[in-house]
Amino acid sequence: MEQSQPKLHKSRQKILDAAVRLIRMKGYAATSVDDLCTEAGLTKGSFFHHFKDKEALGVAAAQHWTAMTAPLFEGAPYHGGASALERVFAYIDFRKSIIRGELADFTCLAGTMAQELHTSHPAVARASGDAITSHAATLEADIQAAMEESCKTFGFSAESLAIHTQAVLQGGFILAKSTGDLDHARDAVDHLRRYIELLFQDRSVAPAVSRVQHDSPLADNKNPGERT
Amino acid sequence: MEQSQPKLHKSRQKILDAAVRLIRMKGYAATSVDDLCTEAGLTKGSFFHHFKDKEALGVAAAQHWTAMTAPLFEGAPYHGGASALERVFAYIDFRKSIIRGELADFTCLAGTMAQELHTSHPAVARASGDAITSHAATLEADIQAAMEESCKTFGFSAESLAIHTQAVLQGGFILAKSTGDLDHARDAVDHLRRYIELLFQDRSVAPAVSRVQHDSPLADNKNPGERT
DNA sequence: TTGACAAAACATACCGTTTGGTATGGAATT
DNA sequence: AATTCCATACCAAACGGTATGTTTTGTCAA
Repeated sequence: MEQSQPKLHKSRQKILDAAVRLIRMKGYAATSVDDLCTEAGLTKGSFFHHFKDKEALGVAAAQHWTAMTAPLFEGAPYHGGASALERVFAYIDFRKSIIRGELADFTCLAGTMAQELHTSHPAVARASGDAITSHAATLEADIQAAMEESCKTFGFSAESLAIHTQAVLQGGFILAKSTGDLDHARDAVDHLRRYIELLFQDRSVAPAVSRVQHDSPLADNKNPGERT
Repeated sequence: MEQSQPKLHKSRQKILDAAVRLIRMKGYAATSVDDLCTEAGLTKGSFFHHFKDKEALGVAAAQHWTAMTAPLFEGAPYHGGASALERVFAYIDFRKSIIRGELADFTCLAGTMAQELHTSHPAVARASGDAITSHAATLEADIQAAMEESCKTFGFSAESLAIHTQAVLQGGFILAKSTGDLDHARDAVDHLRRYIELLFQDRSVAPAVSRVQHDSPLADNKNPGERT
């Protein structure tokens, strides 16, 4: 019942993939079990064989979400930064670079489900929260290291800033969804980047002169070739 | 076009109030028309007398949301700031101060509906986007004034920063909903405040090179380089 | 042969919507 | 002023569709 991952049968996997796609696009309630089965090329009999009910699918989808995004970010080409701070910026630039195309292709399943289901299906919301938190945790080490490297004192923890990056992304997604303008999400990421630049800027030494240039991968914004 | 606002019948108002309360709490799909009628003390007949269908209620609820939040913020005690920047900070502090109690009491109806309905009910999402945008616009004047008072150059517009405040708030709400921890929303506001503090006290954002003499507006798109 | 899985039809409940009807109040008519 | 008329506001009940979840039967592989 709880140990869902030991065997990842193909059908179950297909249902989960369908769930990620459709729920990201239409939301949880608007995605019917029939929709999922059609998308997965299966029938309801098999759906309810693999999942006790729709809520269980929601929980499993949140877990599947972390399972499928973790490799995406681990394999992303932003871990090559020399300093920890550069890796943090590379993460942010990467997050910005993938904001394009369809909303469902870059928005966050966990944020979507948490918002919609936090009252009606707390279990799904909790699983979604875990997904967000665990993803933020992958950033925390670099942020922590960057804070130590900078020899400054900060009024917040590395965890807090890591989580904040996710908050800004989630907020950007909502703006993009509500206006249809992807630039709103990109702007949010830009502000986030600027915030972190300012946080780590050494005010005693010459400000902004040398470092703005060397660590600005944004220069490639003209042709976003950062992601395959 | 819309004869909705001239007469605000008591029943219609009660349905809208019920909608704001219930949708903020449970989401749009999880709030049935029956729920709304029970909450408002009416029957479905009367509901569909006032609203063509449930989607029309969603649109009206978004508009009602702006109508009921505008006075809240206009009447809030944060407009007394001497400088424009102080008024911006007062707004942020106010936003943080109301994060308490039940989630449904401080989260944003517009963000909730936009996220859930951007695909299935675009009209509702658009109305929600308008609500967010128009609220952000009430900040824009103060931000604009603060930017001018500061005699600095910024790599973004006042509008962009105003909208960003809403993005951070929306993101904070999602984190609070997904974890159940209101402090996550408060932390997001803290980071936002710190960002604005840094923006207005550090002289680092502008490239500081030689774009001082010819202040052609075209030049300002050079340094941030965002906005693909 | 057994047991995991798939397909299809089925059962039930609920949801949005419609229909038909009632009460009220003001305008129009007398 | 009294009566008729009608639009508005509201209510009660039922309808049609659809969603979730079940059951039944079939299949394939170990």
